[in-house]
Amino acid sequence: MYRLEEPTRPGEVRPGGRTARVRSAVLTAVVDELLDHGYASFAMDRVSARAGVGRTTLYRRWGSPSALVRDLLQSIAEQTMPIPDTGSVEEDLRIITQALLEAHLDQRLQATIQGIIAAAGCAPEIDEALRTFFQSRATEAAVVITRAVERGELPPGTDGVDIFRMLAAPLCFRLLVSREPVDQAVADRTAAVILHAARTGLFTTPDAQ
Amino acid sequence: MYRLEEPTRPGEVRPGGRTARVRSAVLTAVVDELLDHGYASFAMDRVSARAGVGRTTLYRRWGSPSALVRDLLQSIAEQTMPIPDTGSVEEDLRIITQALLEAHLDQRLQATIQGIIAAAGCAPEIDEALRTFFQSRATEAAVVITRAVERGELPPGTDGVDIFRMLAAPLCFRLLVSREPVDQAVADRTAAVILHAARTGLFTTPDAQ
DNA sequence: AACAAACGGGACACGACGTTCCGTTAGACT
DNA sequence: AGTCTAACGGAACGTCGTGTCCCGTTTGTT
Repeated sequence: MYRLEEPTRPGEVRPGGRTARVRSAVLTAVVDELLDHGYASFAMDRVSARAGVGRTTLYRRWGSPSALVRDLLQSIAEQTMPIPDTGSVEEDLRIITQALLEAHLDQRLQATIQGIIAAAGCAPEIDEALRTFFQSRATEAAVVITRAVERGELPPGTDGVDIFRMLAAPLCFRLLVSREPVDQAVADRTAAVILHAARTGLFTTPDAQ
Repeated sequence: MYRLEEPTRPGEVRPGGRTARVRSAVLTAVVDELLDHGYASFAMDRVSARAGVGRTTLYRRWGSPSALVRDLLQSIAEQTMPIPDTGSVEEDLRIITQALLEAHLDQRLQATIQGIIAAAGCAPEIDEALRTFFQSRATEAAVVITRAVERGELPPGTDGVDIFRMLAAPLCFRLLVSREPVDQAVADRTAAVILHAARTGLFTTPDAQ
C-alpha cells in the first residue's frame, strides 16, 4: 500500500561507479564466452569467472544468458551509427557498405552477431529486440536515400529501408548461412547491384509518400 | 593385429529396418525439439523421449547434439532439389525463388534452419557441413544461369553461383537477422533486382570460363 | 562519517550430461 | 525356421552448470 515506487532493479539507483564497471566487465566477458563456446554452451559460471564478478551478481542483475545477450545487443544499439552525407548516393552507400564490411571482418563482432542470432532463435525477447534494432538502424540509414531522392539522383518513392536491408543481406548471408569469407569485392558488387536497381526504379513503393 | 576391418559404427552393418526407423524417428524428434526449445537449450533427454528411443542409443549412434543436427542437415542434403528448365531465365528464377519462399514459410523448416545456424556458430563440423551444403546447392542451381547465357539471355561470364547466393540472401536475412515476415512481394522484388543486375552485366566475372 | 545499494562467497537441491553394465529385441543369413 | 549378433532399452552413477538462498563485505552517495 505504501510501496508507490517501483521495487528498483539492482543497478538503477546507483548507475555509476562500480555498477557501470561491473556491467562493462561482464559484457566483454559475455563476448569472450560467445567467442570460444558460442551461445549453445554458454555458461554463467564461466562468465562470472571471466569478468571477475560474483555469480550471484549475474543472477541478480541479469538472471539468464538471454538477458545478458539482450544487454549486449542493447550496448551495441547505444553506440550511434554515423550517417554519411557526401552529396552523392554512390559515395554514401560506399561508406555504409564499408562500415558493414569492417563489422563483418571483426572477430569479436562476428561472435557477437552469431551469439545474438542463436539466442534470438529460442528467446522471444531477443527476437523482438533484434527486430526493433534493425528497424531503427535501417530507418536511420534510409535518410541517405531520402536525400538522394530530393537531389533527383533516385526516382521518387524509393524505399530506403528496403535498400538498406538488401545491402546488408549478402554480407550477413555469407557470415551466417553460406559461411564464406567476405571481402571488398563482395561489398562493392552488392552496392553496385542495389544502386543500379534503385536507379531503375525497382525499389519504388507506389503508395509511399 | 587381426582387426583389419574398421570397428564399424552402429547402424552401418544393418542399415535397414529398425536402424532406419530409429533414425527417422530421431530426426523428426530433433526438429520438434528445435521447434520448442531451440538449439541453445537442446536436451538429449527430451529428444530420446520424443522419439520413443533409448537415451543410450542417441549417445551410441550420434554422441552429441551437434552430431544430431549435422545428421539432420545431411538428411536435407539427401533430398534432391528440382532445377527448372523452362527456356526463360525469368521463369526459371521465379520458380527457384518460389521454392525458397515456400521453404521460408514452413514452420518446421524455419526451426530447422535456425537450429542449424545456431549449431554452426559453435560446432566447426557443422560450420563446414553448412558451407559445403550451400556450395553444392548453389552450384546445382547455377546451371539455370549457364543455360541462359548459352541462349543469349544473359551476358557471357555471368556468375550463376553468386546470383543464387544473392537471391537467397534477402529471405534468409529476414528470417535470421531482421526477423521480419517474408511474403511474395519480397521474393518477387528480389528476383527482379537480381535479374536486372544480371542482364546489365553486374554479375560477370572477367576471368570466368 | 553514515547509510544503504550493490557486490562476493558458500551452500544447497535440481536437472541434464555422458558413460558403463547388462539384459532384450529384431535384422540377416543359412 | 532357427541362429547369430547388431542394435536397442533401461538402470545406475559421478560430474557439471543452474538457480536460489543466506549473510557478510565493499563502495557510491549524501
